[in-house]
Amino acid sequence: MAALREAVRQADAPFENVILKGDCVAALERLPKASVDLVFADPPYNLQLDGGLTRPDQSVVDAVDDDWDKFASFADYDAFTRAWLLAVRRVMKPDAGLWVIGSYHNIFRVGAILQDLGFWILNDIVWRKSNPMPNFRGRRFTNAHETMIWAAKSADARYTFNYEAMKAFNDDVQMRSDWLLPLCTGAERLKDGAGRKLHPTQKPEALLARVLLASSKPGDLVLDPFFGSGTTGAVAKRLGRSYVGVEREQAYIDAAEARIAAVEPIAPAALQLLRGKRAEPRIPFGTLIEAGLVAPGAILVDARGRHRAEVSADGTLRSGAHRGSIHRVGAAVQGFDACNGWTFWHIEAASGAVPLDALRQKLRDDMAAAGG
Amino acid sequence: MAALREAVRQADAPFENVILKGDCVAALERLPKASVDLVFADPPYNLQLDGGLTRPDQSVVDAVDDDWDKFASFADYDAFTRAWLLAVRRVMKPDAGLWVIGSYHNIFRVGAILQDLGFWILNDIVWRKSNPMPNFRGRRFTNAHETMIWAAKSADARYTFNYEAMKAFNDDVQMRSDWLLPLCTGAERLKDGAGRKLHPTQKPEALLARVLLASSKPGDLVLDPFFGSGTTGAVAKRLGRSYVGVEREQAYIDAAEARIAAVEPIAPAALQLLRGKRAEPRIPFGTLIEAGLVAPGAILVDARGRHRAEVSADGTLRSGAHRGSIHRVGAAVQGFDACNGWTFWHIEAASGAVPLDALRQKLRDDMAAAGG
DNA sequence: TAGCCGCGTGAATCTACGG
DNA sequence: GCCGTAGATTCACGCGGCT
Repeated sequence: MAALREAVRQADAPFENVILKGDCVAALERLPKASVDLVFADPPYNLQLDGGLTRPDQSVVDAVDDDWDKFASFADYDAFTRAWLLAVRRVMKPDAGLWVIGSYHNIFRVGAILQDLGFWILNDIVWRKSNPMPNFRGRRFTNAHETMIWAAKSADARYTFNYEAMKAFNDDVQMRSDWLLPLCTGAERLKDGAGRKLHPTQKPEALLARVLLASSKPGDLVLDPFFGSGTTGAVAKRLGRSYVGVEREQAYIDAAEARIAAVEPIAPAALQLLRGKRAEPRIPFGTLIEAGLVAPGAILVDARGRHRAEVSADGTLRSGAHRGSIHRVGAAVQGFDACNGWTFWHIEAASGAVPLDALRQKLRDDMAAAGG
Repeated sequence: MAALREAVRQADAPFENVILKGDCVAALERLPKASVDLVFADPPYNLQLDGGLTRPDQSVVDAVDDDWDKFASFADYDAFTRAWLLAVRRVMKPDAGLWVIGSYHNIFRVGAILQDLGFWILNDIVWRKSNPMPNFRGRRFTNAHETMIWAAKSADARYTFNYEAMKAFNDDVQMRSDWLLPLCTGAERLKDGAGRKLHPTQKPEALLARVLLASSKPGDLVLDPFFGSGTTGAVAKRLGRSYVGVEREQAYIDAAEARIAAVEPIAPAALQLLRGKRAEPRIPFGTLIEAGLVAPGAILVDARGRHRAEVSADGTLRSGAHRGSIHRVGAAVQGFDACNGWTFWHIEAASGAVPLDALRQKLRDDMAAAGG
């Protein structure tokens, strides 16, 4: 019965649940026009890395140095982007949706070209990484997110968005444009024969799951023109969607096929049970200054009034020759190695000295009440 | 009186703490080349609102369903963006930084043009709004963030980044690329005579404060080419920075001037930057020998006692066949390319093994106490 | 067993200065 | 402007080994 159904589907739509080998643009010419319901694309980021990078302990960072991420110029990258977006556009149904993920190296170029080609941006979604790689040289902010653009084929498309499902998924408040998810690590990360990561940029299944649950229906055909290790296919199968992948390297195709074959689709009813977890917001000391609860120049004291420190505008404290965070200065004035500045330092208020921790709790309550 | 004050200010530093009235590009021609340290720009992104398209000059685009007109409109916006970015680029010092804030309507075009003009993106920063406006029609994700691009004028620029201050601000972990901050509401939001909000997109002062604290020094000149209600000027004055604004509408200029006049600057002592080791005066290892803190012939060991080296009178170390600076020999004995000899090597003292870095710090403290 | 600790690692445009 | 060298720099989490 299942075999019969499959045979009918194949005759009807011969490109479901297959991986096409080859260059993205050429391979997409084999697909019929207006045949896919959703596209998820993870194109090369054009990182433009120059030289190696080591951690402070001198270990080497395993960076993306593959040939597929090398472009001679922005113009070359733009031409590449325009070509694959046009090829993808041809096979999209009129109401199909498109997702593209990238970083600041490439996402602005992708977004501008998308708009130039007539795609209609619906949201930009920020994937906030709960465990990003730190900045090892201390010369920039920690690059802790990637950006996804969600677009329809045109401004008047009747795209799919499962609003109610997303709201239920998110504890009955609207799903926001910033998603907190961990990197793909541990057992989920595919390894090669030597135990090294198979693919340098494997995306977490939770990310794809949220994309497919939000913007596709069961039975939809999902295209991934940069299939890689097959995360899109694995999640599509698990969630009762079909997939078409395009990939150039046979090693990735082999790994993806084995991976997808091992996936057990979940019962449709179980889709309802997925829930996102919400982390308690961490509030740094600087936020108290930004919120106006502590003024630059304010004097902090410890509970017994033995130590004093002055608050600087940048969120550091000064006490005599000591300078640094509330924790560092708290430790220094006591001659300790460590100190919890939140409970050690107090600020004068009408009701007496209040620990910083109490102000932080107040801010946390306010933010929770505001839905943050 | 105001005119006199203005004249004096002009003589002293002709373009500090003023608002230039007029079109952004034309007004910037009045500023000298390479004169500003930092730029914060909140350009208009009046595209695609309510299905209608308007050009940057507010003229209405006809026939919004027409693909050609969409192209024309994007092209107009791109030309506008290129023009003001070029004008800004001219007045930036070689090591100046640039911030641009926008949403998915415009930020991709701005980012791509930035790169085309030779700016070097350092981070894209996501402002996560703790209290965003909900999505009323339930057809998209709640648009809960805006994007800021932080860029240097060129790839080899030595831009300002107060890494240590940001880290202390954030409870001693690196500041990430996603910032959670509330919208500008309540008393901070400027109102017009009728109690309506004065400016449609007034940014919160906390956002500007973090930008200026991260990427400028006290006394720096900050340019805002789309001054609006003057948030950049107000925060700059409060944080001991100078500002130049450009604004077309007199109503905004009047409101901004009154607003900035009421700002009380923070005491300079509370503005001192937290200096990291990088900013400390350099002390060669030989100085420790000259000061008698390390004797020629002394034996150095690493923290775990695995490696030993002998100090020569000329400030080099010897360990087996290895000979050279504390850094070279530290790297060689470990088989690494690099090593920080100050933290790697220890010397025996009554209280146990002390890193060379502690001796160096003692020397620095002594020199500071001596007024050196 | 449970818990502690060390180790490995992730899409990264990652130094500054003097000669 | 090139080149050589001093010397500054990391967070979250999973896993395996040891107590």
